[in-house]
Amino acid sequence: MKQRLAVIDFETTGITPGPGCRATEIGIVLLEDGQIVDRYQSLMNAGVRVPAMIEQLTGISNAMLRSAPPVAQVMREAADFVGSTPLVAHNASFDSKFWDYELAQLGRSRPQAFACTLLLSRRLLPQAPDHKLGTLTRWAGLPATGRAHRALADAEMAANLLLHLGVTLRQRHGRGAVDHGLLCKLQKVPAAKVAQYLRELPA
DNA sequence: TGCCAGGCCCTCTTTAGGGCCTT
Repeated sequence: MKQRLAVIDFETTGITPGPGCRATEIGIVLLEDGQIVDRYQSLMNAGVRVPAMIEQLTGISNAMLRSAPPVAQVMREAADFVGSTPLVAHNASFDSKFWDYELAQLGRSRPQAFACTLLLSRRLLPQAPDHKLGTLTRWAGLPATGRAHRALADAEMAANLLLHLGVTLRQRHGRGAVDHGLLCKLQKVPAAKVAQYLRELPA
């Protein structure tokens, strides 16, 4: 059976989802057995203004969103694209809040768990200078994927980081990497106890 | 008007505080 994972990234108008703070763009990368096999990306218009600071950060302007498809249409397509495929994001506590909020506007809910490349990289790459997605990408020598802080480029960066974490797991601990269940368990293990946890995993 | 997150992790900790990370 093929191991599929959906790596997602949102651009938004702020930090906490709500009536005045919505998603503006989503990028999704589908991985199958360690290869990118499909992508989804769209801007979305939720009828909220993009603050100047966010426009500067992402390059996503109010003018771009005026001509973007409605948020409900985009989120329906995104949710259908992902289906029940296990999810991954960098700092998943952020993207999962927006994923859940936007799905709730459609009367839908999320059936699957999120794995988090931020939590995993803190455990498996503690020697990195920091654990920002861009820093980890440069530090690990991973490919440039486009403009940072655009959804598909960031989702591809996170996907490449996930694959790198898999290589790290195999090299250092003799464990296969992209088993979503293992990743979800590993990201909850206290950082100081990760080595012990991996040693004690059944072969 | 003024306010503005929250989970994780470390340590000069646990009766707490502050930095990290996402936009």
